[in-house]
Amino acid sequence: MSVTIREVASRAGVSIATVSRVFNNSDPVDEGTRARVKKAATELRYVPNVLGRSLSMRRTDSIGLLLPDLFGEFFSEVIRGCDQTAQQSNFHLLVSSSHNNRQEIEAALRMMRGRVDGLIIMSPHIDANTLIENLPRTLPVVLLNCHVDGDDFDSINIDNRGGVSAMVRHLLSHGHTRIGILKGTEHNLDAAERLLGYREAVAAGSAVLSPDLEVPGSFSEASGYDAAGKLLSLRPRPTAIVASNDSMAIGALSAIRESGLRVPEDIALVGFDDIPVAAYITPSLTTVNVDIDGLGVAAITQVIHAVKNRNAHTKQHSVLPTRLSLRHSCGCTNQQTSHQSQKEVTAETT
Amino acid sequence: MSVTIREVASRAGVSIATVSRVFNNSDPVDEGTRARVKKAATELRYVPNVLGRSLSMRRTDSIGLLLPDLFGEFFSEVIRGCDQTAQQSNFHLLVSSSHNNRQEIEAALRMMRGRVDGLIIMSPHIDANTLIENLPRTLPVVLLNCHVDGDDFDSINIDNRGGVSAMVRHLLSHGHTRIGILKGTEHNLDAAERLLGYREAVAAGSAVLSPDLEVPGSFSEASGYDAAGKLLSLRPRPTAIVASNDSMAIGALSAIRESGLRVPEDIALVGFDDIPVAAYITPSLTTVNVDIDGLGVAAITQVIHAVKNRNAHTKQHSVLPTRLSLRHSCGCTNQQTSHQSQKEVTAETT
DNA sequence: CAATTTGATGTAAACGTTTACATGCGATAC
DNA sequence: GTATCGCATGTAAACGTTTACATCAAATTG
Repeated sequence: MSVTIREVASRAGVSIATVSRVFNNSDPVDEGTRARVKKAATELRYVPNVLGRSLSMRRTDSIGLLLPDLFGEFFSEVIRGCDQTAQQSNFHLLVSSSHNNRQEIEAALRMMRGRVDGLIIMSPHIDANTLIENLPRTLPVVLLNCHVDGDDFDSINIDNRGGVSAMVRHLLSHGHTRIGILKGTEHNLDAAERLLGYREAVAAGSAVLSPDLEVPGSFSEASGYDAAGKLLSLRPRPTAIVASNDSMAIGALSAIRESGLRVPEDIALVGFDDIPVAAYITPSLTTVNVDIDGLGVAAITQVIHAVKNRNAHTKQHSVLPTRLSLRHSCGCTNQQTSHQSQKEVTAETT
Repeated sequence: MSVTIREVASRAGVSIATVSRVFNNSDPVDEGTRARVKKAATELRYVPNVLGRSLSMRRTDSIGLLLPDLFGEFFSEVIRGCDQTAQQSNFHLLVSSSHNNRQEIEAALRMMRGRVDGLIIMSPHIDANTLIENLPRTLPVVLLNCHVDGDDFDSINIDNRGGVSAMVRHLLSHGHTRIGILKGTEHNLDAAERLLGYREAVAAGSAVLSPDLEVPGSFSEASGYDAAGKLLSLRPRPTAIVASNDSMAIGALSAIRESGLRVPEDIALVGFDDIPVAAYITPSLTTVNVDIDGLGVAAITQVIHAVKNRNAHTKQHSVLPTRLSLRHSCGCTNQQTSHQSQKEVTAETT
């Protein structure tokens, strides 16, 4: 079927070891024979079989990336960040997605086993035990935005809490005291942490803390639309709304407009993520900026480091900072109207 | 390091062949020994090594997906469609992205070689020769939105031309005769085809066909904003704008609003793709709907079919139809205000 | 000039599976 | 009672590499 190292060897009149040496530059080879081997190889269109190679070398030069159900722009960015960084280090990326419960995750873990030298896992449905039971101890793992205790694995988390908290403080500084929140998907770690950040800042700022002001949602435009409707029917009505992500904020904006209210004059609105479209809706959306691409870069860097150290390094837990992108929807007025502006008004959230 | 089939065999007191048989249900095995093997395997936490397995069986049970630079929601959807469909057929997905020139594509092709049983390629930078030269003839390939001649490979294309053409006819039916277009990225196949569809329908409808009405862009919100600005400064001003995708339409909307004009009263605006956010901006965006998820599903289905037929089937070229999502931005008035509406007004584009 | 090093290559044993073939044995058939 | 069958299992050869070790000639060293 496919041409093997043996055929190249016999055509070049050498042993397979020599062919291997030529392709790996692993040992000195006479220039003459090297040329003969190369010639034979190109004539036969020989490409080394990666499986044989990996089996023999006990490494695959690839990194696995386990993701939950993909939606929106977020994961595109994560994948891009990972892939580009991996390529720079001569690693390949093996992505597997759509794992929305423990069983699916376990199946994915097993299938990745043997195929990759390291693993990046982004899944709310994972716990330390599942991992330890399904993976060889020597396999480097970096957890992205997972809630896993212990020091068995590296982890990187987004500063959800700090980001929302800073945003709420910003709203408080505008004079708001009755601030509602559109919550994200239930049992989702990001959603939970953002809610915590909201409560923390609301309480610290002596604003109104009430279950009525916390309405459920699911990170989609549709759920933002619905949830905002509920907040708007409260009396007294909240004067500001925090959406758990930008998509929900966009849905909320649509609902607010239909009810005849204006943003930001009648009600302030803010989001989370800072997806590209946030700057282009009217009014432009004030939101918490996350360096999504940087998340992927950091994860790959860390896992490759672990691979090179044979996973014997001390595990690290890092938190990716966020910053505020202050635009019009919160009522800030010191904004240029042009979207071309290179320097938007931002503020560190820490 | 990792526990192998040999250790399981010796612990269960059988040969490695029997262990293999138990794990593959390939031959009858006595219930007693089967139980002993299973017990030994779980005690040792044995997981078959996929590389050895693939090497021996000459198949990997995985499909490669080659993508260009990822951005926006589009690719998330493609990947999701592919992954879910692949999983249903017990295949795994190996994604590699960020290939923006011929060299990178070739490198990716080589690296996929041996790792996958079939390949889905989505890249404008590919041609039949590159493929034929870098891939074994037996490897099934499905081309997604690529412009490749010949009958060597299966292909699936989006009906860009028909979609835009239908949309322009819709605008003509609203009475518009001076319609501008915001072009997509240069040298991009989708962009070129959409432009063709525009010209075709404009010419057929005896509307104004002029280079001034075709302004360059690059599929991003920012480029839509800029390009729209140029159209708005024309005199006479176009009364309708076709954006080459939804992101550009959103950028354009922002620019139109800043110039003090209203959509759709002063100027109609339409997009392409029908990304989720299109229904939630104000006014809701009339756009060409593409079943992105279905694209992934179709691609995987086709490539798996080819794998099972050892790539000996006759190659197919199919075109994915589009339909119009008629909302407010084009001036249609027969719209419900609620986003919850299950049945939006749609029209087949063919 | 003998001893040692160096360079170029070949041999064969891994790596962890699957599977064609062989073997042995109890049961059925006649 | 022998021939035939089928089941359960073992043996060993693939699959396509890498690499430790061996070999041998030529060059260097003293």
